[in-house]
Amino acid sequence: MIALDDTDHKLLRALAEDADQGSGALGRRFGLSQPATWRRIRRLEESGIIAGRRLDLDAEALGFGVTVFLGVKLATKGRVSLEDFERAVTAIPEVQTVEHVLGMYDYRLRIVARDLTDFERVLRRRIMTLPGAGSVEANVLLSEERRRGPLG
Amino acid sequence: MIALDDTDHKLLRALAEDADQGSGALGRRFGLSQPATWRRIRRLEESGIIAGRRLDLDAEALGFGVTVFLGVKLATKGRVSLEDFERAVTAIPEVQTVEHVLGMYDYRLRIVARDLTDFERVLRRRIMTLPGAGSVEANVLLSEERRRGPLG
DNA sequence: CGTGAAAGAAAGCGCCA
DNA sequence: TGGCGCTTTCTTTCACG
Repeated sequence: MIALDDTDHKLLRALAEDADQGSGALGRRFGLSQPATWRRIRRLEESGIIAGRRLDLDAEALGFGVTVFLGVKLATKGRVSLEDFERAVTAIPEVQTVEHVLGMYDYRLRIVARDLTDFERVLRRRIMTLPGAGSVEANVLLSEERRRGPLG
Repeated sequence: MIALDDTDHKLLRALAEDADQGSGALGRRFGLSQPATWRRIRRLEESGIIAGRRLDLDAEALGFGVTVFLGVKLATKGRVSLEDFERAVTAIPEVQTVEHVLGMYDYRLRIVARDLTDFERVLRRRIMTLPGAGSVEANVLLSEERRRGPLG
């Protein structure tokens, strides 16, 4: 693990909100020159702390008005069934994230659909037919706020 | 809503995996010139489909080895209590995302902590004391795979 | 949509306080 | 570490076919 000082945390927090900022403009806000800022960011990337940059897509603008979280409990657990389930669930295009968790459920899925009718189709034809899928519990997303982690 | 052709979807999928690619290198992969690619991306940004770019941070590399999902059921529901809860929960630094959902829970929280001991501290001193928080259910993250949505 | 070209910003170097 | 200056490369943004 690498040692981060206060300035690194400030840069991380600023970049977490908007990764489009250039190192020049970014550094100016904290009294750093462009090369110095760039060196710090590069160090954060090389150390793996910054794993990459991802698009922030607006699902609604793409026509996917419904986001549902599914908690899935497997009927039969074992290494083989875990791998089978993961392989099958990853192949469903509507599934955005697959989280293997410990607790009341075995997996938590984030799923997008055009509307609730479309979601029912996904649920009945894709999810319920998954190998090993037992009970399923759904939560429909109303609103979401993403925040920076405790990176300071 | 804007009309997207096949090429737009290809660009979105490629950018969703790695938003660091420049329009030059990106366009070459699909037989587009650099200005043409740049024009398309700009159109996607202006239409709001691309809402921005975010850092992909490695929580483990930052010393946060534990990620927990909490399903929270409010004891008293009402517009006032919802706003009180949201304001209070947003102020907790360990809380990364706050999702207002419909279903078995009222809110789903994504929380990071240094280890399970640290998580217990957050749970007891931060979460359980939230205004209106009723029952709470936790799932510890084992592994996670993020995928591109059904953007094609 | 493409090419070509020009302006600007960023990446990536060395050197010094 | 940080800052400065430099060169190379990429992106941005024209005009035009």
